[in-house]
Amino acid sequence: MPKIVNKEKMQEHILEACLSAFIKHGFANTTMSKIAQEAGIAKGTLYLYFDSKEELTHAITEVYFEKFKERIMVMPYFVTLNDFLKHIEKSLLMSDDESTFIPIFFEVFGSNFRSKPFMQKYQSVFDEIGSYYTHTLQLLIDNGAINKSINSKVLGRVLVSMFDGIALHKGFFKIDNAEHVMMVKESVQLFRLGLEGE
Amino acid sequence: MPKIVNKEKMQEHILEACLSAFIKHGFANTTMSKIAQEAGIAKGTLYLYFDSKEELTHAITEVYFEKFKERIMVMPYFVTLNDFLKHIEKSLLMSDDESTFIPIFFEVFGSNFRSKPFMQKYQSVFDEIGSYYTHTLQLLIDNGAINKSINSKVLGRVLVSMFDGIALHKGFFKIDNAEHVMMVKESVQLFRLGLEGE
Amino acid sequence: MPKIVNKEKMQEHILEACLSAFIKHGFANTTMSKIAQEAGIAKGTLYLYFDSKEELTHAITEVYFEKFKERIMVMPYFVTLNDFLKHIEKSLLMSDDESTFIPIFFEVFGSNFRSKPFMQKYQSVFDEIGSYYTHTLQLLIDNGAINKSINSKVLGRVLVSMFDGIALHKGFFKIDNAEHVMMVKESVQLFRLGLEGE
Amino acid sequence: MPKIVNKEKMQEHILEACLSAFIKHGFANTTMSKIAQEAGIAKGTLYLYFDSKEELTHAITEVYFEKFKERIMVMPYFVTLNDFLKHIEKSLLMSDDESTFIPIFFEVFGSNFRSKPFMQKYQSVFDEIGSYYTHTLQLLIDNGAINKSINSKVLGRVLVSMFDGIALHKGFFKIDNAEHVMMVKESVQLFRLGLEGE
DNA sequence: GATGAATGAGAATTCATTCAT
DNA sequence: TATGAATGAATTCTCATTCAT
Repeated sequence: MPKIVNKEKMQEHILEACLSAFIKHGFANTTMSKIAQEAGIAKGTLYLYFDSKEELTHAITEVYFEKFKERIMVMPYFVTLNDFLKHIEKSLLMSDDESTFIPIFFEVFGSNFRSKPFMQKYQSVFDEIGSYYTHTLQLLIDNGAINKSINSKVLGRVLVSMFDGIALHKGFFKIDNAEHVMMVKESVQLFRLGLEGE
Repeated sequence: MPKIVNKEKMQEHILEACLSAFIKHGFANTTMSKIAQEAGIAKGTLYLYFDSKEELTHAITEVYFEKFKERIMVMPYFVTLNDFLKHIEKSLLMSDDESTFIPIFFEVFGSNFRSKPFMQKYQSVFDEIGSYYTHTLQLLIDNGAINKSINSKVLGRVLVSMFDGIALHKGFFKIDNAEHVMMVKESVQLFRLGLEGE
Repeated sequence: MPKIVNKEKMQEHILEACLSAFIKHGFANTTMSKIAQEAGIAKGTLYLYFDSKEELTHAITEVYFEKFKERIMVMPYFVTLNDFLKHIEKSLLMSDDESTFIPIFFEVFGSNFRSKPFMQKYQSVFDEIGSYYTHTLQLLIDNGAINKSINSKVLGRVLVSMFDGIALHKGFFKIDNAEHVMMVKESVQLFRLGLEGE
Repeated sequence: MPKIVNKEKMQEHILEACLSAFIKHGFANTTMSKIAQEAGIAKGTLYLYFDSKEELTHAITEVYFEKFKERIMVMPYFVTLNDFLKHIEKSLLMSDDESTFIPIFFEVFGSNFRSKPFMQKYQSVFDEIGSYYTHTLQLLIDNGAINKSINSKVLGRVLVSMFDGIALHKGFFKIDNAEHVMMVKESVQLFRLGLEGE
């Protein structure tokens, strides 16, 4: 029962507990009671820091995506194909642990997919990442590292989707690490050839 | 003589209604009452055709994936890269209507991801499709259409994941058709170069 | 699916099926469907022969008690203590099979005990048996076989209650036959001494 | 600081309300809603104190039998026949009020008679009481107060059954107090003679 | 008469949220 | 500020009864 007076600290603490609870029980099976228990506080206290379960859910998703963006959108932009591909490889090589979150977030996503503001918000996250890839691709085109016929704007968004698909299948189907590593390497090789191509 | 009812027809009718209800309200917000209402029958009647909400959900997922498999795993195997890529393009070019289902199925998936039998079943669907791609890739390698250094076994499974990612983003983020078409074309072009590569 | 045209025959057939169903599943777990199934007829057909589940229940209880009365109230009245006690012994020595019914009937009784007509009816059954015992006791008093100080009217009703208690415990607690036989013999011996007494 | 609640007090309060509801509506017709209403609390509150209807039912039965045992198995053991018979008489002379419970408990019993643990538990209650009577009878035999030919072990269990039968009929058939008193006195007289006998 | 599909009221149970302490 | 007991709307599922065929 931590006596964290600082409101933000307490919110963070709750969000961590909430995530743990989601991972333990799944989103649909996680009640406010379980979250409170996990956080070592009373149910009522939860409501002092988050107005509703929905708000809590949104907050947790936000944290997740913030970290996600930080991880992907590293700066400065990569200027060689090799560095870019290495970055992609690293991004995709999530541990079993990290991939545990994935089904959770899809459960949360599924439950909220009719909420316009929610979806728009996360659409924008992926759009931003898409733009990041687009920018990098364009740099690589400009410096002659990759195929000039590439439509960087479109392909940037495509890459996000594809990578998400790979991460998704790892998380959902608990693809073991050995296979996942091979899949990532094969993807990267495909991209290398596809980008260099011609 | 009792009312003559075609049990299969009724089950299909209910499954359609169920799908409509899921689309209207989302999976988590769809109650058995709403499904019954959508089907124009009484709540109790639902239970004459499906033993539980779970069974109904599994049935609907099964139908979905059956159609999905039929659509993807067309026979005989493609023997030119062009034909294969055309098939992929066609598979990915789902209408707005078709893509509506996607978030639903991810919500269902998310809710069931702790259920081993459920996940194993659908893992196997994707594995089958992966094998289908693998077989096709191997044929293309064997007849010299594509790069010999490709690991067809691994890449087959990779392709499923990537395509799923693209479909997923279309469905979740309601990417409009014009953009989606461009994304698909760009993906196919990337694959073409990547596969032919070197 | 017996084609019994005779209404009474059909009712009997249904009552037997109903009893079997009660024994198989217990009263509270026996639905009209199960009864119909057990009888090899359709649910709707049941309602052609009995207006409601309640009526069916009452009918079955009635049959049970009719047999019960027949078994207890044998004529002519016993005129020696020995014969009377032998009769009591025989009445109490129910088989395991017969005693299976007992918890069922108590479940039915419990469920109907607020229904005045129901209870009055079965009160009268026990009262009749009480009177039968009373009459026998009075005969035995009159011919000097038993203690003159006995109040035959009261004791007759007491005996019914006591015997019912013994039967009840056998049925509910599945007292095995060996012990039950000893219990019955001991009861009879107690009665013999109590009745002869002084 | 949360509302201060004495959990045991509340459980007792609920059990009382539950009993009242059972008496008002019968066991099968008593819903959790009705119990809550009777207790003056919300349906959900019930579940804070008892996990399920089954648990509540078991608890209420347990309380009943605990009181029952306390009432019957008084210590020290009686050492004269007179005292023992007086105790039996007192045990049997239940008020109309007390006997109201009886049909309820038989309804509960009937509904649970397929549940092995339930029946075993309550069988053991009656067995304990049987042993108590057995012990008393043996003391009386040993000090020459009653007939040496009595099998105290068997008769002890018989007495429980018989007394239960008398109580049962009083409760089920609402035998009025005047008659019940006469029945009890006549039973006691029968036992006196039967036990002293010869 | 016979059928059994359809009905819908009603049951037990859960859980986000409130609020007295 | 913190608590957790209380709430009651909402959910899934059952089953006696009805009625079109």
